[in-house]
Amino acid sequence: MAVPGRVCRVLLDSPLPQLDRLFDYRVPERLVEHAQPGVRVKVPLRSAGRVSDGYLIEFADEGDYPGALSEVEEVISPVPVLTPEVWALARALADRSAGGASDILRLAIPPRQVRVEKTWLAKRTDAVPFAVPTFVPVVRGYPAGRIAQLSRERERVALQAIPRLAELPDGSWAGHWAVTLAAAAVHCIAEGRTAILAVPDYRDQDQLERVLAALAPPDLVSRFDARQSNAERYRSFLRCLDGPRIVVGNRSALYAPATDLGLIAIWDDGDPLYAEPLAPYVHARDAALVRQQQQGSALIFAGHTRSVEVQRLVELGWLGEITPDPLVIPRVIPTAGQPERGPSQDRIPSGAWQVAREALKDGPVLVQVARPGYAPTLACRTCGQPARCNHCEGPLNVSRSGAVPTCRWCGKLATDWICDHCQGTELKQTTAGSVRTADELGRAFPGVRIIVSDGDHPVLTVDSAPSLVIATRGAEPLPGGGYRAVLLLDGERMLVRESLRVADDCLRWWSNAIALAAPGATSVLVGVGGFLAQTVVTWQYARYAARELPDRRTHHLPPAVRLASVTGAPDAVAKAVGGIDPETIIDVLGPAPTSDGLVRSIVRFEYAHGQAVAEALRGSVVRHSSGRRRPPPGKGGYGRTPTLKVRFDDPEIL
DNA sequence: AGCACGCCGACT
DNA sequence: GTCGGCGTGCTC
Repeated sequence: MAVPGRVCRVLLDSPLPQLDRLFDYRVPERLVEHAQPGVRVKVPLRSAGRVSDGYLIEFADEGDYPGALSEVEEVISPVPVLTPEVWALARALADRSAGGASDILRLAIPPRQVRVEKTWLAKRTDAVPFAVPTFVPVVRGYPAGRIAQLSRERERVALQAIPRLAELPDGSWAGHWAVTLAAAAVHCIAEGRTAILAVPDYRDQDQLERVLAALAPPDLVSRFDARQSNAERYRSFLRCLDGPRIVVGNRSALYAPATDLGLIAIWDDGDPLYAEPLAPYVHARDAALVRQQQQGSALIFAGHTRSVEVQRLVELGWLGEITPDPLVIPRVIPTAGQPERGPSQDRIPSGAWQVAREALKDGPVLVQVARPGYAPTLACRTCGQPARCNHCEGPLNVSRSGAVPTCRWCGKLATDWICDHCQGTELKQTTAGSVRTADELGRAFPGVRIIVSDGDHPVLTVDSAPSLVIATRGAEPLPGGGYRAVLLLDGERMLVRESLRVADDCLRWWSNAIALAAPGATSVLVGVGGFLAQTVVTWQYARYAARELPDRRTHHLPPAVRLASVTGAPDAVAKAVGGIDPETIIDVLGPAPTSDGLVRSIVRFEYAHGQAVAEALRGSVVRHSSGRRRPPPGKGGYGRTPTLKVRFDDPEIL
């Protein structure tokens, strides 16, 4: 006789592919009170004494499993940390990427903090309903009511941000995009639903949080970011279980246990920080798309540029478009082909000098450079070959004027350097970094305040007084009132990187810097011409993406097609690739050897066959994982047989 | 991952 | 006859 509620299914918290399914357990009488779907449990596995953590997923009818059931050993905590929505999301994302659901849950559910949980449980008994914001902001610059209706109408849109800064009530400044997204979130929460706002890094997060501080009560906002301690993280997480909130965070915010999700917004989805580095490597954009589909929320991809991925969704009709009305087009002058003769001979054209000199009378001027340091790259003076460390072959660089060249990998000083190619002993500096640019500009503009900001030493804000701000791309300080001019110096050098995405990345770096300019200010894009320069000047990034997409389609490149890379021992990779129905794939690239003695094949396939490819590869991973054994001891080689790794849609692969 | 089951060589 | 090698498979 089935006793309802006495048998439950549990997902084990294990990275082993063969354990990625539900196991049935009996719930003993003593645990009935706290056993409910979503709680963490301890369950025995195979032999008494061995226990595994897991999540109670659901109650089940007895008899689904023919063998004898073990009993749940312990309910770790009565808090149902795995909500049904997040479970559905984890399962779908894992299946889609040939990974395990528990790997996704490790991203979605922070480690338990007993004290935090106790405090939360105690407060919860006398919880007061959230105060819904009474002031609902109006965002100007878009068609009337357009931003307000997004969450109400459950719209899915690609939203073009307004390239301006906005002054906040506390006197600080933020990108207009942050005002737009915060307003959409406030409308959503005013309707009683949760909004998730995702940003790439803490600098964008700070802007969004400052805007929200002006628009919504502070206890309505939950943060998720990489700087949080485990305790803070768990506190934010638990508060999401209380009721509708505005969740602001990095890519992990997409997994927040949102109560009644009404909106997902992603700012600047082309930023590489949205690519999850942990298996199964689910991109935040994909997590957002799957979650939106499951929960029927509104969905916003906002940016100055438009990623080719989003363009694809627009052309499919999956996303609508919202553009500013009236259009705001910053003033940008490209200088490719202009005679370059300024005080710094080859880098800064005279026109740019004049723009900077003029603008410095009014306020801060931004100079964007590609690399930090003084001379980020060095070469042999005799033969011109790039200089490599004599110890480890790492690249050499000079961090400050007059400093001894050092290796970026091993840190050794290159005092008695000898060229590998021609035995030359003299180095020359081939490029200028932010510090050298600052030195040069400091000499050219004596008496002007110089500020250097890069990834290692970021400066977050600058005031509106005149100053020259030299920043590496992505590390530009937020200027009060906006930069009076923006010089984008190293466009040419940024574009030489060997990647399918260079142009997309450059457009993002440039447009995000230009968007920091004051109204009417001039930006100078140095050394870039052609369609890219035209794209920036006309501010028509959707047109760029629309032209890029068919190109990718003809060459079978993402995002027109999907990719799966399979890495492992040659025979295992061959078997896994051979296990995919050839009808479902376009072609296979490789196998090519990787740096660690394994091989990698890349499978290309259409979106429609994603499920078939993922299922086939998942099968191979499971079989490989349960069948592999240690090689004969004593004989060196690897400590163990290499695992078979599958990664879908790696943005850096081509 | 662990751990048990299972089928072939040296031992009391 | 059996003790134990580690190849193979399973974990509710």
